[in-house]
Amino acid sequence: MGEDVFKALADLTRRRILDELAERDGRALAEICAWLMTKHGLRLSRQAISQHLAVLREAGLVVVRMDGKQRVYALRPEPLTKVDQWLEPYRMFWSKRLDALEQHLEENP
Amino acid sequence: MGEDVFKALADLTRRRILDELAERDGRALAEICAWLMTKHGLRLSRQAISQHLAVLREAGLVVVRMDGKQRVYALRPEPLTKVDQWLEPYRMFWSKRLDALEQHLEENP
DNA sequence: TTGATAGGCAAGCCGCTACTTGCATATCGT
DNA sequence: ACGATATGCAAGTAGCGGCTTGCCTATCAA
Repeated sequence: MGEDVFKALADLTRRRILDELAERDGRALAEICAWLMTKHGLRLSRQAISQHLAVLREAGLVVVRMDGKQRVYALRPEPLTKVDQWLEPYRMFWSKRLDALEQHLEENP
Repeated sequence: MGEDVFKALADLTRRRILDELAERDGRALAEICAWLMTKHGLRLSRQAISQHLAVLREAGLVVVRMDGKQRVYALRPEPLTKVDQWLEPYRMFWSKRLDALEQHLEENP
C-alpha cells in the first residue's frame, strides 16, 4: 500500500481499468477482462489483468470485496488527488496562454 | 516526440526536474544537476539527468535552446493537459463532498 | 462428494529503463 | 591555438515490469 500513484498510472491498461471502474463500479475480474477484450481488443490473460489490479491495489486506487466466489473490485479515487495536487502549480501555465489568447482576440476582433 | 506523458511522469526525478523548471524556467543542465543534489541529496551523474531530460523532451514537456556552450531547458506544460483531462472524470468523486458542503451552506445560510 | 467456476500464488522469460563509464563535440577564455 | 567548460552520444549492466504458464485454493451447484 502507498506505492507510487504515478507509476500505477503509467500503464495504459491500468488507466483503462480505472476508467472502466469509474463508469461501472464494483466489477469482478472476469467482467473487467471481458470488457477490456471487447472494447479495446486486448488479448491478455486473466492473470495479467489480475496483476494489474494488484498494482492498483498497492497504490490504494482499488479495494477488493469478497462476494461468494467472486472478488469485486471497487474504485478508490482518493490517491488521485496527489496527482491533482502535483498538477496544480502547472495549471497556471496553460491558463496563462489561454488568457493571452483571449486578450489577443479581444484586442484584434 | 509525442511519447507517453504518463510514463514520463512516472519517475520521481523527472517530476522534480519539472518542478524545478516550473519555479525557475530556462536552466542549464549543470544548474539542474546542482539543484537536485543540494535540495534532494541525489547522487546522480550528469548523464543520468541528461537522459531524464531527453525523456521529457520526447514527451514534449521540455524544449532546449542553445545558448553558447550551454543548453537551456525550458518547461512546456501543454502535454500535462492530457493528464488533467484524464483526471477530469475522477474529480467529481472527491468534489462530491465539497459540493454537498456547499449545498448545505446555501440551504442553511 | 464431485465437478465446474473464480481467482490467487509462484516461477520464468524477455524487453525496457535507469544508471554508469568512456569518448566525441562544440564553445568560451586566454 | 589550447585548455577548460558544457554537453551529447554510445555501449554496457543490473534490475524491474509486464506477460505467460502451471499449480493451488475456495466457493457454488448438482
